[in-house]
Amino acid sequence: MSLELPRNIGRILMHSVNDFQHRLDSDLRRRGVTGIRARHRAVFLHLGEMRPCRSVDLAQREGISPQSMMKIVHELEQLGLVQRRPDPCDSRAKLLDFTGKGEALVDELARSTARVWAQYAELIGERKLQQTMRGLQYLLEATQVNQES
Amino acid sequence: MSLELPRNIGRILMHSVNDFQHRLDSDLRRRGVTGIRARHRAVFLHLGEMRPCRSVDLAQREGISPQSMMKIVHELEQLGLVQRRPDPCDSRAKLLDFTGKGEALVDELARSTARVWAQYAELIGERKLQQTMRGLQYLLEATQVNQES
DNA sequence: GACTGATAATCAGTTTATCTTACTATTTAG
DNA sequence: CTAAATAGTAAGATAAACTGATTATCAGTC
Repeated sequence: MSLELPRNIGRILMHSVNDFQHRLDSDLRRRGVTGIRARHRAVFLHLGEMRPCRSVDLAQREGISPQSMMKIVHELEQLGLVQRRPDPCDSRAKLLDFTGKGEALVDELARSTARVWAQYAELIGERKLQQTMRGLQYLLEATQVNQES
Repeated sequence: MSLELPRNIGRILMHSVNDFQHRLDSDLRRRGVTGIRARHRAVFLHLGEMRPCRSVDLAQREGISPQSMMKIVHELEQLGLVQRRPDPCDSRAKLLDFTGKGEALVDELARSTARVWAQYAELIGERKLQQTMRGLQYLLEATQVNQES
């Protein structure tokens, strides 16, 4: 059992994220939230922590190219979820922030995520779920520290 | 700290799988293994457990459409890693299996995965890594049992 | 034994997500 | 003040998935 774990780490990780996204999608669809995709959600979470910020900053945090991020941001703007205004400190830049509608969606996403968490907790127990996710978070922090150097 | 965990589960999962794939890619590239992408690797792992089997079976296991799987299998065939032969029991079907070159790559992938595992073990310790991955595996098994019903 | 519905492979077209390259405006450093 | 770096943007390429339609075959029913 323990010997097989290293061999399957890739599949375990990939299927975990797939299952989570599928559950979150289902929950949001049931609540009538449409037109928003997995990539938008990730950007939303980050913008919530960094706002107001520039497109490039978000791209760097997400680990994708500025051009890809711009496309996502543009879509979010067209959906009326995100606003852009000129940065007073740098006339090249534009600062991103939520609109009122965007903030409402952030709350909606948080509630959906909490419900998926609850589904998982029911399957394996709150304690085990927390332990597992904390382990992943710890691993992730460790990799990021090493990458920055 | 514990209150933030449910809110970030999506990001934690997504960045974990990204980091893993990136490390595996780097390791394989260093070993001179090219032309093979993340999706091929997942198919390889499954085929190793199910061979010989049909394209549809793989698609179902991976949770993707038969058409998508067919495309991947076709690529693997052109790379000389996978063979197809008619199924004697069903003339609609074709059975998939590794070629000798394919089997060699399976071993190469296993060694690369083991090295990434070792990197992670160095970052957070073998014990914690095992505990975390076992937790994810347990969660995944629980979700699959519930989906089959 | 012919008819009907399901299944396997395949073809064609589309969407999504990412990248690279290139260009303009602006800021910053020497 | 010029040169390099940076922010946003545009255009086009590639990869990975999807939906829908087509053909061949199978399996069950009348």
